Amino acid sequence: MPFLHETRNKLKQVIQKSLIPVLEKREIEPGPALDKVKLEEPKHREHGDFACNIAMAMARELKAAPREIALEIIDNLPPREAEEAMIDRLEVAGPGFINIYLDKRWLQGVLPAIAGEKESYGSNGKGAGKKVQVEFVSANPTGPLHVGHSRGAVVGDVLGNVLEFCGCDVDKEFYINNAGHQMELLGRSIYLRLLEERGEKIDFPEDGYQGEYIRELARKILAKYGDGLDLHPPREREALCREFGYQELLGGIRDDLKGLGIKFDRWFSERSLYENKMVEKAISLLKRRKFLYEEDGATWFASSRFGDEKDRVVIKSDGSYTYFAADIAYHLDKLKRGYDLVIDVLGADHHGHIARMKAAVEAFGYDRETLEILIVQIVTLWRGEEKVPMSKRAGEFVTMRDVVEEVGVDAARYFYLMRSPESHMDFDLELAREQSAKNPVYYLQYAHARMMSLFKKAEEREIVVPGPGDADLAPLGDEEEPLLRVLVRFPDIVEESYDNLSPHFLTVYGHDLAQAFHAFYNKCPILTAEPEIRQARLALVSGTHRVLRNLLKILGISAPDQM
RNA sequence: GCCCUUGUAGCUCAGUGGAUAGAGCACUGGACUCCGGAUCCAGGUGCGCAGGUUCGAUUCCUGCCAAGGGUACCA
Repeated sequence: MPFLHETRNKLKQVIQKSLIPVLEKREIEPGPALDKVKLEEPKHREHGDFACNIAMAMARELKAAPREIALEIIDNLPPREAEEAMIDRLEVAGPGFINIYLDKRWLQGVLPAIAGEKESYGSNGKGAGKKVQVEFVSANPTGPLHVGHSRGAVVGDVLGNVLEFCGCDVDKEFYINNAGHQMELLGRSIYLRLLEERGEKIDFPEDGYQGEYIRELARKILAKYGDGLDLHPPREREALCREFGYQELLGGIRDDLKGLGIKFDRWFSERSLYENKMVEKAISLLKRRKFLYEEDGATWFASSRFGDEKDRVVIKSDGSYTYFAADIAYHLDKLKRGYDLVIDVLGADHHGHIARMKAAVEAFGYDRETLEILIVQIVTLWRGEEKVPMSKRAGEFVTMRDVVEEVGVDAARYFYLMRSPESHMDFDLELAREQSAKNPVYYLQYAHARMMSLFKKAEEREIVVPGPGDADLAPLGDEEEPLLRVLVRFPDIVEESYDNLSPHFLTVYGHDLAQAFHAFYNKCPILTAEPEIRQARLALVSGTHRVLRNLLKILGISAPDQM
């Protein structure tokens, strides 16, 4: 278990032990009170390395002033344990906090800890033995991915990385919506544009796909088949256009995602659900379990029995399945594959799916908590002061590829990861382009390049660069302290991301880490310092380097040697 | 109407019960004969409104106001 946990546990025990006599004196059962002992890290450095609020939490029950209780606790401190936990001193402060100050050797201990854990420093055992599936993007293959897909894509990808880093066995999966009405519409749209290209007058449907890419696909088909298309019966021509367009667009989607640094373990086809009768089977399973009924010629799933606000149609009155029916089958398949946790990353426009999908999970007899649906809020696109309209149907949209080309993969990923998933986010294209040199991601990467440059210079001067645990750290003083404190926090940040399924804690932390390093770098000469202090500082840089690399790897952002 | 999410500095956003609420951008002034100036240091007005729970609320609960999204036998 990481350094920080160990320290916290030790301190907790010390406080608990000191609390017992206070409770006994007043004849209070210690059990529940001891459980309330928690240690936090104060925001302000002057408030110690750790702080405990137990005196305030117990004030009412003990019928005493918090500060008095705190003083009593401090008086009871067992000397040997305190020594062992490296406690330097304790103070009662503010309304009744017990502030704990540790010996500086404790803080320096983070470097050997990093040396010991290496590329797994920051990880925790929480995911060990857990199988997790993360489904994200899952766009219709009816057009290129637009900028709105990017956010969910990056969040889903990094979420998977975080889970993996913490020991989970993760499958990243893309669900291809390649069946149904939207695909028919795609085929028809392409075919009509094709006719138009050949000079025919057409009546383009209002709900058809409008983008220029549809015409391009039509031209490609013409180039490939020419008049040979007419050898097919009219009905088949649309299908042919549909399949051609589908393959092309799906290929483009794969490429675009690759361009954003995203690789899926599995591409799951909606059609396969029909081909393998999985939709039929899933629906009949619901039927056997008596969760279906017929009304108005349609078949309904009684999802309201599991908390959904209304029941949902699974088979339309024309006999065809709804999209929801296929999605039910897909999720049943996921459940059967034995995942401990199934995560869907969806856009805010799909939030209505949460209740109905969880209802399905429960109807199949699984714990509804097995499915976690993460809603990523909408991105509003701007060009300076002007809002960019986003309509896939109208064909007016900025693609994911455009964004990556304009700002670069690293910046694009970092940008999407900076905000919490539930925040409504503004994305200003002009700003993203203009600021590419000052984009916050460069701040982190520059820190990395600087470290690499230091190591290189050291080599040139025949200075041995110690690993984080390979130097005498005693020379480190107040100037190095803030950086050490940031290194200590990393495992907590990872855990926070893991627990909340929110990658953004990591980018916020990354900024803090880079900031602490840059400040240290400006304040402390390293290679030009006296050998003893030089080696200690190099060990600190080694440790910082390790943490930064671990972080960037999770984020899927490159760590350049030079910029 | 109902449901979900969000209202924090001029702007974009962190802060999921603690002490003095933070960062970036923008603005102003400083810092290297030296390891990379894509850096560092300094400068500040703010938790939408009203109640409630709590020793203690920006954080949890309720109501109101505002913004975005959803509310199909579309996907």
